[in-house]
Amino acid sequence: MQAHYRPELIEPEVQRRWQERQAFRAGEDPTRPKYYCLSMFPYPSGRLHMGHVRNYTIGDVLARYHRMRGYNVLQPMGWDAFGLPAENAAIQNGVPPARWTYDNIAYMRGQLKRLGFAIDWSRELTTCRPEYYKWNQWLFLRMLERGLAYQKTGVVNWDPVDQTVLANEQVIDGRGWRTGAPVEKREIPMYYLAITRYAEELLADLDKLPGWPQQVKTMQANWIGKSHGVEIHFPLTPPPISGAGSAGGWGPVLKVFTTRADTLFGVTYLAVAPEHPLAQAAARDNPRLAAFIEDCRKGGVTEAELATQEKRGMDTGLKAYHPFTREALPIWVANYVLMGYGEGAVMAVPAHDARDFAFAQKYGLPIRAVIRPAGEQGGRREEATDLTPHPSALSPDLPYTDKGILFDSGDFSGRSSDDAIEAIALVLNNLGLGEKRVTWRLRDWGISRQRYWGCPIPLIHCEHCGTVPVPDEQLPVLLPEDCVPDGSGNPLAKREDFVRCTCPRCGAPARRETDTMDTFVDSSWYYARYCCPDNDAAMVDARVDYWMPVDQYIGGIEHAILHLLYSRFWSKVMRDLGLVRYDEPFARLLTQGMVLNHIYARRTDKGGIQYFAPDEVEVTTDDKGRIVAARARADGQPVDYLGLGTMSKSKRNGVDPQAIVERYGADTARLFMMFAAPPEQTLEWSETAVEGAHRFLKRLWKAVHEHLKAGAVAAYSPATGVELSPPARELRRLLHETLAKVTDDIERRQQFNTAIAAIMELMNALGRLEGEDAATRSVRQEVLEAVTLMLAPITPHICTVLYEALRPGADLLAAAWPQVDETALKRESVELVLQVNGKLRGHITVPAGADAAAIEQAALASPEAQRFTAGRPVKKVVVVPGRLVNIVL
RNA sequence: GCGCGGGUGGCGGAAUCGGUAGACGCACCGGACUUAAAAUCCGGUACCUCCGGGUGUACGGGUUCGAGUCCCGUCCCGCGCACCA
Repeated sequence: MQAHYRPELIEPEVQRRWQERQAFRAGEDPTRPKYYCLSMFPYPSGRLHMGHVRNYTIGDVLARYHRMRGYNVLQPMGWDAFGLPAENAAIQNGVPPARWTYDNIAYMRGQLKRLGFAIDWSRELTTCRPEYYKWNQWLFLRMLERGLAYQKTGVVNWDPVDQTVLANEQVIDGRGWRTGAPVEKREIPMYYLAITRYAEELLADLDKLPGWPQQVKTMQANWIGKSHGVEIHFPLTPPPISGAGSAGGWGPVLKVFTTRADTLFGVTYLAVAPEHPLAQAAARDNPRLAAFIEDCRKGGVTEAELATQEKRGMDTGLKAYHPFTREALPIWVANYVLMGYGEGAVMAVPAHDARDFAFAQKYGLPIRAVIRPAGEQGGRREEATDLTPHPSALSPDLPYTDKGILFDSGDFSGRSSDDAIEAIALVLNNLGLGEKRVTWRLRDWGISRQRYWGCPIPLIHCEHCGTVPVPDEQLPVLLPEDCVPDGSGNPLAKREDFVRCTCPRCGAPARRETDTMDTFVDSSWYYARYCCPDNDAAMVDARVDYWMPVDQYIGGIEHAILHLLYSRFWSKVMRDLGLVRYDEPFARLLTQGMVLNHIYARRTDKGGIQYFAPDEVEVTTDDKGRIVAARARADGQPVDYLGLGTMSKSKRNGVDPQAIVERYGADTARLFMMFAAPPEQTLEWSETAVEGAHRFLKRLWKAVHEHLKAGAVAAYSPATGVELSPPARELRRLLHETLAKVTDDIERRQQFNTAIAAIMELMNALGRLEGEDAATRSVRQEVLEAVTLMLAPITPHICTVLYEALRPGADLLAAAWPQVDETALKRESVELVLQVNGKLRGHITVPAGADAAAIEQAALASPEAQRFTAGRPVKKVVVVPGRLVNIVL
């Protein structure tokens, strides 16, 4: 073996051998347990970024580990190849999106191979290829047949200058990114998938996912947003004096949904969304109102933008009548009411809702408190008849948004909020003015995009027959690959050769739908297609039953809601069509944190902001190493340090993995990624820490080399009965403790940083072991073999070479994960922490099997206990076996 | 604004079920080797201290024999918010 670690020599050689053997090609083998390890496929943006390296290294460690544990492992890779960046690149440099995308894929595939991931490349798939997207279209048609896909209007960002729909990302401070024109909302026809029909199951089945982070399940549950409430009808005409109590005969009503029907007597106005039919009607003969509603169209459509904009409203002049008190209530138009949720109208209770409160204050609307905290004045039962408003329910404590006890609420006063909600719903129901209802926050999935670089929606518009689905035998509807978008309109609509077609139903000339599908469609089922990428006759086949569900899915936390929810939905649709058998596609999920780096920028003369890459600036640090100043290398002028942020092109703080691999090798890049932080946390880039990882590999190499210089030796085996020196026995114990910890860290905890730290500690201990006798050398061999095997999933190249050096003729790819020798773990005595009143005062050593009484005895007898108790009486002694003793005075 | 996370030495992080705070690594300091430097190896490194000890896990409170960990409140940072992927 070479004396020096030369990754640039060994890594390509090891990779060449893997390729030659097709070592990672996976076949269906029913005799072995399968392990489908999937990392989220990349968007082919041009180059790999550090987030990819992190993602795929985590996946590779788990894949290689499970291979060593005897699993039949599948780790595939592909390309999420449709999307906006390809069109942006086309606008910028005139290259067709297809060409740009395929070139990027070729380059990035090379980068992935250079990192040494154990990927089955024979299953590679690319979503912009017709053989893939054909099945998007096919499944869309199945959904259409079942009413799961349908058309309705939706609101989009409209750039009035470019006459183009803008993605949310393309709206910056309410203006179009290219034109700078104020963006408007516009309603256009779109296709939707009825994900809300699966809302109940998508929510309930979260409980079937014990392998998912609780955080992600909570986010999804909140996103689906099941809420139990009451739909209340406010009559729009004055109710008849007599006949109250009889259902019906109320005339037109304004429907609202509320989860807080208990606050009904606190309603002082009603508010409807600007798009609400009532608002539209009222605006017809009210120019000021029409202007206000028109004004609400300004700005983008994102929820964040709507929620943070100033709350504004205007009285429509219309009235609705309180179902119980018959009081006339003004109806306002308010920009904070969303048309898409509930009924697009709310009953406003300023005293008990923060948004209504702010709105009422702004416009001088009345505020009427009707709920007081239950706990106050004891909250005893007799309080229930006390109808006087509690002082705390008045001004300074408003709005009071928690539940409590009702007052000033007619027959319902004195009831608790929950009781009152039930009772009010019942009475409303009897009056025919409302009922209990379940509402969801989840909306149907709008998949139409007015863009070129996506999967065509397989529909044809015919003058005579209307919208007609493309027949299955005509699929796929091919996307022309030679378009060059220019930033205005939808390029597909300008392609007569694409648009012109004949109606499949009547044969008359017709026009193709030019909208393409949301790219989330592509990524909603690619995991299933990896199982059978070569099947041109069916979307999926029996091989899916073998591999699915994915045993381990790994990807960025930023996908916690949308991508994962859409994939779950798509799976359930495929299941209900009889295509697959699983309910949930991903059994275990690991959401990795983002990769951060320092951000430097400078204000430009024009008021813009200019970013500097970290290697373009020179930093000054204070004596504690903190960055206090920075200047650009180019001009020597100061730049601002903006702290840490996720690596991104726009902030120019990305680090190219290519440079790191070239400089230190793939193993160093992989080791750093796994060591720098636990996978779920953000990771801060640090070049010096990369060097530290590299140093460790050099030390490991040297340790094996030094050990082997004295000749080959078999690893220690307890079966030989050879007596070991106490230090050698200690090291063996540490080895097997480390093995147990590393196994647990990788498999259960998925905390690779602590696994690596434990291995480093073991190597440090190995360095301290002296002695060249055969027994000691055999322990050293055992440790080095085990370390090589434990690191093999993380740094496979160096470990391949070291393992073969340690065991000539052996094959690391066929090696099993090492076993813990339980006999090596035995201890005769244990050290316990001694506390007095919870403070650390010393340590005591007791026999390994000592019981609590014996430990207490030993603790009280120790000199530290004598000293710190100083004869004071001992109140109690807490003994935690194996850990500590606490003497309480 | 709403939902979900996070905040521990100079820095990244460790402490897995409420039980020794700071493992491991980086940086820094000192030493060895060297003509010298790099590389490498060894040692030290939370803060204060009257050297007994005391303080310390964003901030303010609470529960407990014992809190980085649990509870309440506040501040800051990150992710998501449905057309970025």
